[in-house]
Amino acid sequence: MKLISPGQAAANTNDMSSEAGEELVRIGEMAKKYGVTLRTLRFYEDKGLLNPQRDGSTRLYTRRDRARLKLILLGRKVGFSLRDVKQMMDLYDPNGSNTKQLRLALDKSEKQLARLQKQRALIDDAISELSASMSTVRQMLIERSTPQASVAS
Amino acid sequence: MKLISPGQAAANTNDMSSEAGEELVRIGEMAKKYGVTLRTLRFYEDKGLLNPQRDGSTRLYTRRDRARLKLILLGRKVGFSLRDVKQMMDLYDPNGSNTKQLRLALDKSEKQLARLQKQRALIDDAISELSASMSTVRQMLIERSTPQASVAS
DNA sequence: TATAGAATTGACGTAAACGTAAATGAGCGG
DNA sequence: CCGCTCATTTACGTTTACGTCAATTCTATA
Repeated sequence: MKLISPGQAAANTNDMSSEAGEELVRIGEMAKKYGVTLRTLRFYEDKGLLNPQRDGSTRLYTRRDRARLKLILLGRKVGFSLRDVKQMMDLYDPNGSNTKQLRLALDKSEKQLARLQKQRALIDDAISELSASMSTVRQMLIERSTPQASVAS
Repeated sequence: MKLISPGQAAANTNDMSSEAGEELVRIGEMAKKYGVTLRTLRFYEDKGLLNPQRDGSTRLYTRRDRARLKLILLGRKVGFSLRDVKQMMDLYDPNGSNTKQLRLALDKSEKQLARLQKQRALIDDAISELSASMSTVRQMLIERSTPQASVAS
């Protein structure tokens, strides 16, 4: 039942390329390659974002899976939820023009961009307020002669 | 033992300002005044951030509680956790110089400021990447809509 | 073949800040 | 005295992205 016959398996941890052009990778390598944990990969699978083949119960990731993982990580980096990423990836059709997928991605991207800009504005705001109150606190520490000071809003 | 005598309490829902100088406020007014929900106020109390008086089971908020709530909301705005806010407020001593409180606040503020700046950098990064991939997607959409031949326009 | 090291599934935990539901009570107008 | 509304308490649910065991099987190598 195994794709790799016991006698053929020569290398120890790195059993690279039983057949030419396949490049099947197990979960440990996959994790190291992309800087995620095993748990994360299983989690993504559980959420329907990845679909590695199985050799028995062992997950084997193809380059398709690697491409998907790259997309997932990019999506996460720019702040998409896994749900969004899945929704966009589920629209992928290797035999079509993928216009719908691209449109959806663009639409979500525009909204996400807006969110990010809003967030940045909030953070800038917070930085200002925090800096201001820090100045106040510093002042209060300097003027320890006058006890009571009120907090302005 | 009630601060507001039963005879004084006239209006049903809106019992505004019965006596001068006291300004005891119930949870509903408090919530409206500061734009939070009833649940939030009870939650803060549960976490030890607020300690309103009780008239029976009814919460009555003094201006001290209002000052504390203002601080909480400011803290949240600049990104402190409720735990941090509590820790800082718990150090408040009306009869002391509060040097320790101020030092702690300043310390936490510096760290929070660093976090905020790091966050802003991440967001800027995300915005760049997102913008880039949006350009790519737009290009792909253009190429799909123009059948093969034409290139520049 | 024994055994160490991978990998598997499943269940439970975490953080933050509440939301929501259920059951109960208390006061007031009519 | 009935119902209405507001309030309270308690407990469980939500969201997101995993972390952390635990028990167990699988695999590879000496």
